[in-house]
Amino acid sequence: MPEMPKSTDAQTAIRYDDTLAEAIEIKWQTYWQEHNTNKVPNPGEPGFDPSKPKFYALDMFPYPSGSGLHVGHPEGYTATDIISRYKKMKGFNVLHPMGWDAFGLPAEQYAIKTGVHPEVTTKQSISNFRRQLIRFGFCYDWSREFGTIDTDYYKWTQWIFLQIYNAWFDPDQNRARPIDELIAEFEAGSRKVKLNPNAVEYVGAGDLPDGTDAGAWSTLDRETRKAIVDSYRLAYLAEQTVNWCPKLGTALANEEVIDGRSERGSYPVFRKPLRQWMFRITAFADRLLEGLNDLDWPSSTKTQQSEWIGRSVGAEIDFPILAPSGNPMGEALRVFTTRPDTIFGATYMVVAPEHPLVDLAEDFAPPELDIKRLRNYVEWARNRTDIERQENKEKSGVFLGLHVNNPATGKPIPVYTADYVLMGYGTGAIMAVPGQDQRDWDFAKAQDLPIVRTVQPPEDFEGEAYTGQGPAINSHFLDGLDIKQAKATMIEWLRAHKFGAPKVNYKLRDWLFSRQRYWGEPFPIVFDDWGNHHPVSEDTLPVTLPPLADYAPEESSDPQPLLAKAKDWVQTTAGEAGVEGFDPDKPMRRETNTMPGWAGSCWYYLRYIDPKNEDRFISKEAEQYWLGENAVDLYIGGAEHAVLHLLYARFWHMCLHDLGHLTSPEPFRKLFHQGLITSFAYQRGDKTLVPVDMVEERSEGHYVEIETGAPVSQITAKMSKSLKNVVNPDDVIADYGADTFRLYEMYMGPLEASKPWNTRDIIGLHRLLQKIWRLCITEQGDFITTDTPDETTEKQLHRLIHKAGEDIERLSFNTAIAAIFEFVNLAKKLTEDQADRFIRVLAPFTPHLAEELWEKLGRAPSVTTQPWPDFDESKLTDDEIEIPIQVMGKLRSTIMLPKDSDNKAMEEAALNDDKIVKFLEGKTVRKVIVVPGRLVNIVAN
RNA sequence: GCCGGAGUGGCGGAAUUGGUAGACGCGGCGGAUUCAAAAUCCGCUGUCCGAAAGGGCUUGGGGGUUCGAGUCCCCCCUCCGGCACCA
Repeated sequence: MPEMPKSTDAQTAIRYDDTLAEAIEIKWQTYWQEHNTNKVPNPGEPGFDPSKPKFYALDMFPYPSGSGLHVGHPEGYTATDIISRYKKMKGFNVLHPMGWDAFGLPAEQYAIKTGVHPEVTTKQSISNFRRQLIRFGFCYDWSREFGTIDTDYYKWTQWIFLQIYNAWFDPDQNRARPIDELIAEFEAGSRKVKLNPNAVEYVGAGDLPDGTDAGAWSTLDRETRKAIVDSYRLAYLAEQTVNWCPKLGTALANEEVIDGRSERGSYPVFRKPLRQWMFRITAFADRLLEGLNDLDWPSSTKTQQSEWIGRSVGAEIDFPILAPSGNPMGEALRVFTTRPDTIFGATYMVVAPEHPLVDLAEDFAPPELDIKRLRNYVEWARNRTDIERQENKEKSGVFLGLHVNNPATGKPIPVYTADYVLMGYGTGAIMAVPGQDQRDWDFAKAQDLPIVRTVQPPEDFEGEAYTGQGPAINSHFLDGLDIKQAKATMIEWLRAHKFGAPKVNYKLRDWLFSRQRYWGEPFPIVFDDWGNHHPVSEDTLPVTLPPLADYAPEESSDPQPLLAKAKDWVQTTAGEAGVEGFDPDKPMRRETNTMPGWAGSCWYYLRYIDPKNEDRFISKEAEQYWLGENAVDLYIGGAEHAVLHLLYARFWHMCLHDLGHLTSPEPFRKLFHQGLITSFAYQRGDKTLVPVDMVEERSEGHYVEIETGAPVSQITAKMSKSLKNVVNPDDVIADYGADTFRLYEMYMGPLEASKPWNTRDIIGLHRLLQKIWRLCITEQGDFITTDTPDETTEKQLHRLIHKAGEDIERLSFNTAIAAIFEFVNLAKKLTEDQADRFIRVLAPFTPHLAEELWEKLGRAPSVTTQPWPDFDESKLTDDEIEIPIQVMGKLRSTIMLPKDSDNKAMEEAALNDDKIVKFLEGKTVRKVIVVPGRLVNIVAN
């Protein structure tokens, strides 16, 4: 880092350098804090102006890690800061808050190693993060700050859990409703009393609930009623095969498992049955999918969410199971297919190794079946980890010894089990159509099973399974129909013959919400002696997290949640927990699982609106003003949350909306992802990487490894300790100041693009601030203005005001800053009035420097409360403009013309231009194209 | 494998609707200033041919549409991101 000259050097000249920048920045940060400049009142509070429209600009709040801010954090934060300051100047009441996503594994893992309570390390990290964010000059309303670990915050997280627990999804109204309304309908007899037919926790348990009428409510005992009601709750407890991560000591949601490994830490994940809290998010699959249409979100994020939800339309079809005698047994094997039109080509069936039919098959096995081989296969397949499945997709499987009847052909076909069929999707069974499905083709080849094509491939088709369009063949009454017609016809036939019905399936699974960790929100749930769960009453919230003596998980194949160690805390009574219908002294046990980190981040954007409210999660009045129809107007954060946080938060929001707590149907109106900040790295010829301090630049663009002198190539890579290319924001601020840092990150390139950090480039932005300083301030430190306005400067200022405003609106900060450069390069001296407007343009970008100049100009602080300057449309263009003249699309000359010249004048001027006359010698002009105000193109040969 | 996004000087990038490609910044070269240096200011800086005037080429590669293509269409290559036995 080159040493910057200090303003305290021999000369007393006051120049903009790191020392002055720091002095100015600390001065104004202190001023803002002391004068509550960034505090935004709520409706009804003093100073609130209800006539102004609102703008809610939200950052993804950080997880406060021990290592402090990364340079990636201030990228998005600076963007929202500029927008927030600009919108405020444009007359909006701007809500721009910040807080802490503070529950989570790293603090707990640190606690296991060191014995320091996670709360201690987390609060230290929060202090450090807060210090850093304040040092950047971000205009957060710090009076709204909170952390997800605060008891008066997670009290309401628990309250929301109870709201969802006490709700059910009504498919007729396509919305969540209070569970009391369901019970009332049962009591009144207006709704059939039966288990929830969509309760996935009962599917596959061999007890398909649909249609099973339980009889009148009044005739049912307490246990049956509870079982029925619980099957509808949007939060439910179920024994499920979950993603168990032994290394993290907890179960994980599907969304947290990537390629069979944990999203955090990348540890192997195994499948294990556990009794866990689940959210019935699948009930909202269609709402979550359709809601995306109206949102101003990046299309890639919408695509990711909709692919995660994975809606597919098809049919469920029953294949009657045949007894060894060949006669139907009365039971059917139900499959889901998106291609009912291909059923005539279904030459065999496959069920997942976990499918109940596998156990049944052993009972009915014909003597010739090798039971041992079947058992071995099922055992092997069931224990295969997801990682192993990823690595080896060879088609293997065994015959179950059973046959079913293909209802379309009327012929028996064999049933296999194979691990390429997943128990977790559809019914865990498929009809295999090798002619139209490559996986089935591969399996059929491996097992020597017949293949029948039911769609005519084109003549030149050389592949195996054919999945394209074409007329149906070998399919009796479907022959000749295209796929769409054939599907519709087949579904009608199946329906008429009671073999099947249309069905929509989703890849989305219910959301596993229990974690066996310590550092998370406790559930507001207790259990009685019989293991029934009961919600604690609202007035006993929060259920506070007890201290623990040690945090190490106990090694066990039957994992116990860590909170079970807090024995005194676990033991409570019905009276203490507020559970009705029991003797107050009746002992109850608290739920010892905790909520995942997502719980706190699911609704933090709501709490900012009314963070100190002790009576409600947020007040109705604040909700209606700050959220209204659009909720968050702009949400900026990383793309890594495309299907985790952003899906979960939408789900909670929809529940709260349906239950009447929120007006807006969706939480985040506009979403924007800032790009990753990468770093340069150097690569040898063999593609190995060299740490940056081992490389030097010999000449422009040519780099060598210092030790060997071997050339290396510059590439971009993620910042990492091993490459020694991690940048600490504190260091950059110390060297240049926060205003320079802010400008640099915004000038690097488009906000959404991934782009490399290049320390060498920062100086350019620092020089810009020095130029601005010199433009306005003398070496004695006084503001210098001129009384004679320069017309070119005036015009350029109008263009700057116009372009900067427009570019901020479309989040194109790099071009807005380029416009500031152009203005400063052109302006020699400003009048007081020009300086006034120019400083206001600077204010969102470099708030500290703008405040200082504003004060030196003799204006009363703060410039942040000033309106954005106006511009004059007529000053945006010159009277005379340069018009390019092309011949055959190639530039041959340019001419100056009055800006409103008509086509004829332009054509004439072009054809009379000396260069053009010369160029056209010996050629015939065929046509002249004139674009008014843009160019002239002459077609000639 | 499938689905997105991208590829522009030595580097980061600009070109908002098909209309002067390379704005702006970094770096580089030259000059002014200085005892000297830093800082600052001025000029030049895609590439090839040419002494110059001027001209050719140029937005990953190839083809096309158009008076005109970085931008639209088709094929291919490379990189990044996501999904991945979902029937």
